[in-house]
Amino acid sequence: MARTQGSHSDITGPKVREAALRLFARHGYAAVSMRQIAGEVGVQAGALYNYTPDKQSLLMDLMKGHMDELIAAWEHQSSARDPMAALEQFTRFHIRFHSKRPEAVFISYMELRNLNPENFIVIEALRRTYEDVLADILRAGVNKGEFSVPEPKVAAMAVIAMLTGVNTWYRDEGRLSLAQVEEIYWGMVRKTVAA
Amino acid sequence: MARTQGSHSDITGPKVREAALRLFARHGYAAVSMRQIAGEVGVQAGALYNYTPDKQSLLMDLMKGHMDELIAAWEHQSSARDPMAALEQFTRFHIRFHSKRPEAVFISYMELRNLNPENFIVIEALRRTYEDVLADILRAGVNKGEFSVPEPKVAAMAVIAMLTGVNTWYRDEGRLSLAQVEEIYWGMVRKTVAA
DNA sequence: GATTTAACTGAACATTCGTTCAAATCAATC
DNA sequence: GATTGATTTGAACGAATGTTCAGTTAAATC
Repeated sequence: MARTQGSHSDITGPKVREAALRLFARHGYAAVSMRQIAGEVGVQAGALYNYTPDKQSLLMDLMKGHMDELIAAWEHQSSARDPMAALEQFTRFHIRFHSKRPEAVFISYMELRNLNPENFIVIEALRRTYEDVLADILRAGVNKGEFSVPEPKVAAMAVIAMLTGVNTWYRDEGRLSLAQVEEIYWGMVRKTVAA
Repeated sequence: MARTQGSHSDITGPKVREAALRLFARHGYAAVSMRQIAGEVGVQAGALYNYTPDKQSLLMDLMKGHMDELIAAWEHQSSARDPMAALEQFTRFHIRFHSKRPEAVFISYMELRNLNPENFIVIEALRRTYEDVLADILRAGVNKGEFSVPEPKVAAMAVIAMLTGVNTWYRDEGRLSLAQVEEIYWGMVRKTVAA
């Protein structure tokens, strides 16, 4: 049994996913060929099939990996506190997490329609789980009289859309720092749901 | 010169654009073949080239058509009034206009990366024009002391993202009517920029 | 009813696609 | 240094891609 540690697959495997992430984000899943991915990795197309059973699984792994990371990261840093503090934490977390992985975010929003039906169901469920995190925060705030939102789930969708929108224009080299962006958005979110 | 009026092209031309709109929205530009479009129209693939010079132009026509319509529709119904009334008008207009053409909206947001460079520039300019409509309303409101937003352009992006997000979940058959959705979002937008 | 020409067919074009697989390669173990 | 097995190559597969075009069809004009 040769090469069980530090083998090439430890290098090539991640490189395949990174190349797929970059190319899918830039050109779209359907527009990227396995040969393009292989080219970025520095390997022939056939070698990719040591790391993924097919192209669809490659997409699914990227999307599921992103959603799992998102939910795990939130659960890890989320500390139970009052609704206002939880909302601020969620707002800042969402902006920071999403701005750090624009490619994965892009793919996860754009390539849903290229998932086969069973994969689609899985990703949709994860997305709903994340949306419900915010909806629950809003409901708690309404119960406490701190927030005023007629439809918590709708408000959650609105806030998430607003926050995710940062990715469409924010650039690290831009005029505003991420910390400034966080402040601006937290100000808007707070007012949006204010009682 | 036979068949200059009421010819088949008056029927087939629109059918081609409708089929392309539906299929591009459902499966994505890159995933849709000219033969699929032709199949929906009830014609062979070659016949499509009587109505578009190539696939790229078909996409560009749909996107430019949508953006032109959007801007023209706003300019047509926009009546110069105070910032608060203008913001309410913009909010309701955006939700109504976008909810009526979900496929064109979807394509215009998702297929930007499939435009060739010169087409991309055109669409981006139109999008900026529309964003600036809202940014100008916000600036006017700030000057009048009615709104409080530290960064009008950022706030405009946030509000547009929030409003466009309606399309991701709103369904005509759903629990909430479009009029109710309008009310909920106007309430949130008003608070978001409130002084 | 002959003529005209817009509209469309159907086949072909050179490429490219995702995927498979026998053979070659190469690094770690014995 | 021979052996082993993970890793990769390179060619091949059938199917599908966007686009072209000579030829056919059919509707409006004369």
